[in-house]
Amino acid sequence: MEKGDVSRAMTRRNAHAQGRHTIRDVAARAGVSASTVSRVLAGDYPVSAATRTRVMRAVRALDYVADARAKAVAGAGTPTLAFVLDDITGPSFALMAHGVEREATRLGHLCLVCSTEGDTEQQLAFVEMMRAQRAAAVILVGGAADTPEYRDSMTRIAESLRSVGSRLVLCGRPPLGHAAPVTVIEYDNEGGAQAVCAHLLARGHRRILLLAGKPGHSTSEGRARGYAEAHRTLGLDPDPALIVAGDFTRDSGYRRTRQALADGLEFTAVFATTDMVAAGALTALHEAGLDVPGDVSLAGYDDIPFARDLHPALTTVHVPYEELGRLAVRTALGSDPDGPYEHLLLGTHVVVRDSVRDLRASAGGADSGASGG
Amino acid sequence: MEKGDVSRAMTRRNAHAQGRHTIRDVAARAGVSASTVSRVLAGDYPVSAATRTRVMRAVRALDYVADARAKAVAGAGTPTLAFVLDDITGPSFALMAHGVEREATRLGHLCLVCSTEGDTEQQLAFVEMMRAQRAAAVILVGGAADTPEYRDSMTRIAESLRSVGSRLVLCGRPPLGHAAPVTVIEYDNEGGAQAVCAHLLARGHRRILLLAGKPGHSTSEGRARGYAEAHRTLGLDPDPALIVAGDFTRDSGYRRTRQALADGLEFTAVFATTDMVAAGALTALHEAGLDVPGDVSLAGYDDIPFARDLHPALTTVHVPYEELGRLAVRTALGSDPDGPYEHLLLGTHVVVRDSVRDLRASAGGADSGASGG
DNA sequence: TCTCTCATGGCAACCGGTTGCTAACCCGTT
DNA sequence: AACGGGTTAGCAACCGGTTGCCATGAGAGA
Repeated sequence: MEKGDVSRAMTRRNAHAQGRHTIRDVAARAGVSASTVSRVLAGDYPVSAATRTRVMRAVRALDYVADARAKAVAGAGTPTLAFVLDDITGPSFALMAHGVEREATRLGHLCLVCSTEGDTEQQLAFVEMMRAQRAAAVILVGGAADTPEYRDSMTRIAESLRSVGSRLVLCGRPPLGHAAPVTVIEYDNEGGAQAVCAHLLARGHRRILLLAGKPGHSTSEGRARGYAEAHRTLGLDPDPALIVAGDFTRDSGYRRTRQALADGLEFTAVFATTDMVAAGALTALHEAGLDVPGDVSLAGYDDIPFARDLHPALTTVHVPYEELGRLAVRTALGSDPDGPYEHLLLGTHVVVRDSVRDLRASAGGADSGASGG
Repeated sequence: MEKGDVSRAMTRRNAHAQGRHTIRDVAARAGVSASTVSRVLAGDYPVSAATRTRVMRAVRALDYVADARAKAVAGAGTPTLAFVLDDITGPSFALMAHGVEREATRLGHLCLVCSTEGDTEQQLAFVEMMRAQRAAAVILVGGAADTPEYRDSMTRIAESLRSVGSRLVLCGRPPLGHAAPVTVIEYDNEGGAQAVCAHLLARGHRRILLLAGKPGHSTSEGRARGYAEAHRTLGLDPDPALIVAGDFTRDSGYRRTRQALADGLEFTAVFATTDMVAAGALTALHEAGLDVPGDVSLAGYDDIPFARDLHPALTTVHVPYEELGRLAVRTALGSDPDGPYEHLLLGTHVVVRDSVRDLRASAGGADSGASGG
């Protein structure tokens, strides 16, 4: 017992040497009890002016800040919210992260962030940590393969989160059906792709190279469906040889375009399912000595900030990523924790810039009035 | 008293209805005490196989996860670390964030993120929150005006953080002198700028437009010093008219370049102190019908991933941003909390791509073998 | 001057964990 | 059978806060 007391005393002494003050230190210095300090700081509860002054003086003297973790345990304290994405480096992810972060701090919440590098194990591990943190909401971001395993896994996650009072928000991911306790914020992948492909088709392009994403991946599939649907609407049937799968990376776009050129594939336009992919494609086209849009037209998807600084400025589909992030936290935090669970679908729209040529107008000339923005 | 008991009981009942189990619920279900459950989960401390099995069965049955906040209060638990930046949307910030996040999770730490939008108030507010969170380290990122107020404010922050056991890390920011309890991770702004400007000067450029950042801002100043120093080394004296201040944004680069052109300023090269600025400048040059590098050469700074997808691919200065982030957490967490406080200076290097023309070689021809990567 | 009332502050229980110490038990010895 | 040693599990204190309830004291009204 004595030894225990000594070591405890040491611990506290060290803590004090470090200046790590507790609410009781403040109380002692102000000559009041800890409860009074707590109440003064909380601001509710009536406290006489004199006491308040003494307490505040002590607080300032010790530069005291209440331990947020202890507050949380006691039931006070601001909730945290967590944001899990594949890679913060991707511009569209960064935009969403920004939206989430802004809205979270506007609402006075802290924001934990994790990137999983596409690793499902990692994702599970993070969700478990967030569950331990009792985060108010966990926002999972980015497309995924919509398989039965995916749905199972997500449903399990959703339920385990609900069991500790958190909510799961799926942002730009496949929904799970009506039963799961999940908030879903999506945008219209297919609609946007259809619109931009229609734009290409309307300008006379008939052979459009589709640089798709990974097969099975929801974002990729949605955009590919839009491509197909745009053709179908016009009674056209796209050549399967023009559809080439790959990653959503710049390098993948570069390599696939080079390959397509080397294979002698014929096309008048490229629809890159991501602006990053488009950037790679553009460089490959340039390197092959082709003019864009003179020789080949190009369209992207995402409208990342850089899209207009490519040369030519990229025609693409605008996705309200930042808004998506903001909405994710707003709906997660604002709505009834026991459901009904909302499902929002945000719209997208085509941003016309300079990378698509109108084949109908001039049969020969290259630069057909493409400039400005 | 009775009423209190009733309301408490209600609270607990609600918690249970939600499935929010505590360690005592697990203990009850396993027929052991809470301490035993704690020890089984901690893994240290000898526990008989039979007991362990019973406990684990109960844990799984209830899908129990210990509350991380309570653990933290009790002195166990993994520390958190915080990352404060201006805007996660900027590619270089995103890279650093990525490095920080990767290293943090590698070390098993959670990672809080806040963006301040350049607002000093916000920054202070965040630091205070982090102090309340008892974060292991707070990493402040991005250049700042190196004024006496800045140093005061940072020193105060550093000390207040130290008083609760956290550390302050300044990443790519002005250091504070030897006394402050601060870890500093910098990179060589001036050296990189000098190198890339020397590159331009060596290729015969004598009138280089400098698109600087905000006056007083450390990053901007450092890069501007490099520009001046490169000239001085060759016994040259840059024309002050060629130095134009602004923001580190794409739009600022665009506008300033347009303006310079409209003003009839003469230059054969542009040194944009940021790749974002370079992107804007490039678009402005293109719009003016100028060929890069045929008519005007262009160099940037940061080597953001997009730099090579500009057309022409941008010659720029590579900054090891991701490494910077990684190092920030490693040094913050790895070293003695009571000092000495480390100060690292990382090197940068020029990445030569296709946006700079050699004026010495061909007097007339435009495209002098610029291609490939 | 004596209540009555209300403002104010403290006690102690509680949040959900961890951990030092000790008691109980099981086992093999002598 | 008593003893000693090593396991194993529980009690209770503790981490740093919050909050329900009650005691105290001062001012007001009678």
